[in-house]
Amino acid sequence: MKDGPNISGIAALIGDRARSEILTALLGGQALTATELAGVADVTKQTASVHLARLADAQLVSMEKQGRHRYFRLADEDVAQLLESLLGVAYRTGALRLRSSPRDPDLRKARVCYDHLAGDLGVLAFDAFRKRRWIAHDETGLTLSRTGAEFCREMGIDVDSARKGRRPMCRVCLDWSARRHHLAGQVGVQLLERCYQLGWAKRRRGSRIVDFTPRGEREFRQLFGRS
Amino acid sequence: MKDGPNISGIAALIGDRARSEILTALLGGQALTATELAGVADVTKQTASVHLARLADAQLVSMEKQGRHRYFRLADEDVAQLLESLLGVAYRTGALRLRSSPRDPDLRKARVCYDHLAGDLGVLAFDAFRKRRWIAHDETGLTLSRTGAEFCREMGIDVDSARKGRRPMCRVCLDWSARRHHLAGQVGVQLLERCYQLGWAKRRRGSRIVDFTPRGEREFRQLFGRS
DNA sequence: CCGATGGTTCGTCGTGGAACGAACTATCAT
DNA sequence: ATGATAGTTCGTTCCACGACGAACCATCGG
Repeated sequence: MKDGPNISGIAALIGDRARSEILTALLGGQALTATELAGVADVTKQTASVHLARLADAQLVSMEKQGRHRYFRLADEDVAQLLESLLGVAYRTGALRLRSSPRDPDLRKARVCYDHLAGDLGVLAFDAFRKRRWIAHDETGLTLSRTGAEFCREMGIDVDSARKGRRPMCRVCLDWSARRHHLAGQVGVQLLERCYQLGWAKRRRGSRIVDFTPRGEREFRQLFGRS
Repeated sequence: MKDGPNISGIAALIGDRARSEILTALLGGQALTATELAGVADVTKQTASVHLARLADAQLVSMEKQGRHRYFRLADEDVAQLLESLLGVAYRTGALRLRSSPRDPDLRKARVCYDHLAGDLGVLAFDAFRKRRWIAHDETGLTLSRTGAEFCREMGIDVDSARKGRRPMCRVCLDWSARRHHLAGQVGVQLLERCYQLGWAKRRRGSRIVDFTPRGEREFRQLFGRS
């Protein structure tokens, strides 16, 4: 017993209402300032400042100074996955918010998961990638197959420059609402980016929800839907 | 903002030293009694009892009465994955125990992850499964390929009865020490089971460590090692 | 029936830590 | 320079919650 790393510290850090609001907000992927985060957590600036210092100290978030602003974001994708994992368990065990938001259905349909697409539509796309063998295994994990790369190019994704990054091309991410996997990694990021560029979808202000236009959703479903 | 389930409750539950010890102990996969868990958490029976009640209430653990004993285990694999996820982040951010155990290397080499094999050897096996195309995708997720099923039969795993269960055959699980995936799901469980049966390995008492015999490790590496 | 052991409930105590007001530093605009 | 805004530090208050002792119920072995 008493083997391995000590998880209670990290969990306790997340286990505070204000800090969990902050982290959940940062799951949206954008960097936010200390004051903005104080707003979402509904605490004063001083309090938020202390919380953020502790989160940064534990390397759950990273901070970037920009003039008199301090921008915070999640430290990396592992932290995002941990939070999604927590969301999943919380969702299943019924630990919903007291006044569960009417936006919940929209959230389950399509939302940002750190920097890629999650929700029903994200799962739909991932299933298509899998079924059509657009993702393959290599020695280091998942990657794009040749036909997958072809598809991405047709979508207008710059595959070659994406390959250059240190980040893996494909990665799976467990979807808390659908309890299925969706696509993360470079390809996941770029795919969402293209949806924005094509005018298919837009981030809803101050939320993780991704609103698809009727036309955008039709095209998306046609692209990835079961044939 | 304020979208989705509320994670702070669950996280706070895990974020207590005693409760995190309890949960980590249950990651070993075996059901343990309340008194045993009080022992590993180093608290009195009363205290453990309240903790366990709260964990059960939140559906993180499940309880089974057996005579005057109460056996506790993790509620399901999702909870186990959440804990592994936490272990991973805690490990990377250096939140190691104050007196880090000398058994750590053994733990990283081979350990039980809920009910399947993790650690370097677990990753080694998974890589082999992947490289030799013993796992394939189907519409619901990962599954055994035909050659994979063949291999399993040679290993002495009863593939057909394993398929009958509700549980998926193959599932990936992120390994916190190796930061790679290893094999979970029915096949993962059965594989570990066979290692025990073949006398290749044994659980170390009161720990998650799996001790391979020299011969067992040699055979295992020969089976899955890079050729 | 008995004692012994496993587990829970209750009441009390003590402490860690979250919150805020106030005062402070740093950067911007003019 | 001045004020305005972003963020931090300090001191104080306050309460939630974890811990234990004691007393209780439940089940075993005889």
